[in-house]
Amino acid sequence: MSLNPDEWLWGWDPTPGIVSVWAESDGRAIVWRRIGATGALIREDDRFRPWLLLDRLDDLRHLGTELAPEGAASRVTWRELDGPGALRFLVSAADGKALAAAVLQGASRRLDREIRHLRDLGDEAVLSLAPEEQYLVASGRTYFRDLAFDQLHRLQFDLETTGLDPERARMFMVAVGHPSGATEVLEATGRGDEAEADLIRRLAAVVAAADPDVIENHNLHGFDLPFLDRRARKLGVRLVLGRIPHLGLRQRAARRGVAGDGDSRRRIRFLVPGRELIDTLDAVRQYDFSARELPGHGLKAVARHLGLAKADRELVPGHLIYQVYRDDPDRIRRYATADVEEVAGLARVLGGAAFALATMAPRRYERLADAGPATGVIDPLLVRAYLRAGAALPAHQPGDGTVHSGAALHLFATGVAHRVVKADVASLYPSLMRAYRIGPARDRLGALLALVDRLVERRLAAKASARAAPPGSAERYTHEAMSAAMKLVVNSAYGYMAAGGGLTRFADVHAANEVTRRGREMLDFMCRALAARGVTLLEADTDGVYFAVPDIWTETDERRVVAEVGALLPPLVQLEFEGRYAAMLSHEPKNYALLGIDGKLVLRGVAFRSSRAEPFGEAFLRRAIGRLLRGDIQGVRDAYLDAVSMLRRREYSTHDVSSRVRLTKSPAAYQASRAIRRELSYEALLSAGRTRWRVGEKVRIYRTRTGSGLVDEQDQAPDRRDYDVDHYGRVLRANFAVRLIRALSPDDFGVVFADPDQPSLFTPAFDAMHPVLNALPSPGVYRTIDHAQRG
DNA sequence: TTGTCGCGGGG
DNA sequence: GTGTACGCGACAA
Repeated sequence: MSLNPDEWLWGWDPTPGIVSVWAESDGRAIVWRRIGATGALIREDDRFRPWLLLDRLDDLRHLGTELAPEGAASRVTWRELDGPGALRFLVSAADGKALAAAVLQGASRRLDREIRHLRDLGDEAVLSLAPEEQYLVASGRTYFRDLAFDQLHRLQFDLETTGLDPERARMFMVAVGHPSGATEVLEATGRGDEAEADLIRRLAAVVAAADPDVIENHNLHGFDLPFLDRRARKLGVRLVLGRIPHLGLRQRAARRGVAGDGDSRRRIRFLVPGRELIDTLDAVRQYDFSARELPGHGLKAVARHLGLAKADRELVPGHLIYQVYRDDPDRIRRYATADVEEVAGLARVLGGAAFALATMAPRRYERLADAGPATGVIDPLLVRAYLRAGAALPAHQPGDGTVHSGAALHLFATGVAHRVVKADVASLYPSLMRAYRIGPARDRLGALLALVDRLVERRLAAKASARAAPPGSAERYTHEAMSAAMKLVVNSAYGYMAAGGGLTRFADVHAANEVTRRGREMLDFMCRALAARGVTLLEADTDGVYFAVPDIWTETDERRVVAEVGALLPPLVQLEFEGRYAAMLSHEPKNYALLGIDGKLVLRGVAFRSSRAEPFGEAFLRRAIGRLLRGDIQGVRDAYLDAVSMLRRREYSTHDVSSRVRLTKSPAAYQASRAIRRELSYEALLSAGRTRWRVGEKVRIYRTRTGSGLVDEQDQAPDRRDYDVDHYGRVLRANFAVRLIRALSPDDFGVVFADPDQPSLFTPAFDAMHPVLNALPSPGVYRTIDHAQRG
């Protein structure tokens, strides 16, 4: 019995160095521990008493004298927990399967229908965790105590295959990154079944010999493991990647998994006993969720972006890999080796947060790496806290129909503003929860707020420790990762309450609405307080405001105003000076361009960035907006005239005018619909002589006078430049120049983007033109975005 | 135009 | 035995 929030956050058992746990429902648990000092691995066989939470004991009464209160030597024992929660009977037995069977037998009798699985009793009647989680919750143990990330033994492997579909394609190469950092390449020695089977056996042998705690790759769960599993089964090879020799790949249900065989609606991921299977794609997604800076989530793009890619990194388009291998195998060996090296780096740079989470939450490391923070981290923490406190848990409860209201979004002005400042509240929602003590109504222990309080405080400490450690040191890295993990959990506390459809145990739409209501109130207050100090409000969204300041202000004045307004906010709510910009083009809500003091131009929102946009148009837009924000209207006109002229003289390459499209129809499907409606993309393929393509493939197409053409990025086909100049002239004006319409008066806009061939009666005085800023009438500026509840 | 749905990745 | 959100593109109405 403990009401100590530190135990809620970290568990209580001090056992160090746990790197993997495998538990069975018969009460056996195997724990692998890494001794930090020596690097030695220890396997310990432990026992635990499998347990369940029930809303009633009725279903076990049929056991008679075999059911008794805790402390008795009965086969099944129970204890009633305190408080009003529905899940109040903690029952346990030496064997979990027998316990579940006894409950099912009783429930079937009571309900007069056959209950086959505990889940059929519903969330409101039973809580049953995976055996490992039962073990961790009951023991108070967690992974990785007193262990640093770099003390883990991590191995990476990456398959090279002849295609993506394991029904037809084969593996011909596996690159392996060893825990030592060394790499090796395994290759099939021929093209047949036996060569591929041998390759799989050699991979398993390499893994067994290296005996890593963790296996990593990019899209490991989405590609490599399912592919390996399918090939091994097709070839009749027993695939053992775990630490228990007779146990092969197992499966677990996972929303973000691949379709399992049999029921294709079932999504699964693979797991193996004794090792944690980590997919760096999960870490990338989690990272980009808050950072929102990655160009894509593919390995190569992310590695380059994070500075992990070597300058001479070998690159080969996916569909050419096997083809290139046959001509130049060394090139593919270098390519695959670079893949595992980058994965190892990526896992280290981005995987630290999940590693840190595993020192807190009672779940396996690999589960914490792919779980969402609300149901995946906070819920297990709360379950452990309640059981530790001896308190009954509330059951999941469907919402009462109350709609969840969202954040505020105000657009105050459109057009061009100079001397722009962005101020925002750090971690607005958790701050409001703490400041106004807003937590789930049914959380009678106040555990969620206690966890948020602890996490915020510990995070400040972790940030300070990180700053104190030498840059680049393992110690600094550990503290930074801990800080990132804590931020993740803190920021999802609000989402946990707002989750609809009975998704989370303590979901509370009223509490969530109170948080957003306070947030809107806070944003309104900040805007008014700033406006009262003489700034021009531009846009405010959720937790931050862009505003322009008078020309005579210095940065000190800007910071002073932000500090003044910040001082008016409640304690724990901190307004931060986030940045200052030379100018801003405000186009629509969430669509704007910022010119940094350093001259860097940032475009945000759908109006300014689209993957379909033709490169020539994007280039024009960047140049024109750069000129515009510097007040150079002549420069905007020049950008337009240059673009028109380059089009007419066909100085843009075919690639410059092409746009990227995704093919959604197979060749057969298009042939079937072609008579009814012709589509540009497929016509481009056909006219280029391509009759075969794959659904989902992305190609670049462009318009010609008579039809369309294909830009083949791989083959470097001749740059034909036979594009339709008039069409792209219209595109330039209608799709790109129009993004500047808010920046100029209608007359000026007409003049700046006038057709160069239409002579005007007078010489336009571009020097006399100025960008405009239009304040929006106040009733129209206010919008509340409703995040509709999903059920 | 507006609403809905599905994707993001891997060879 | 699971569960992000968001921005974007494709498609249907």
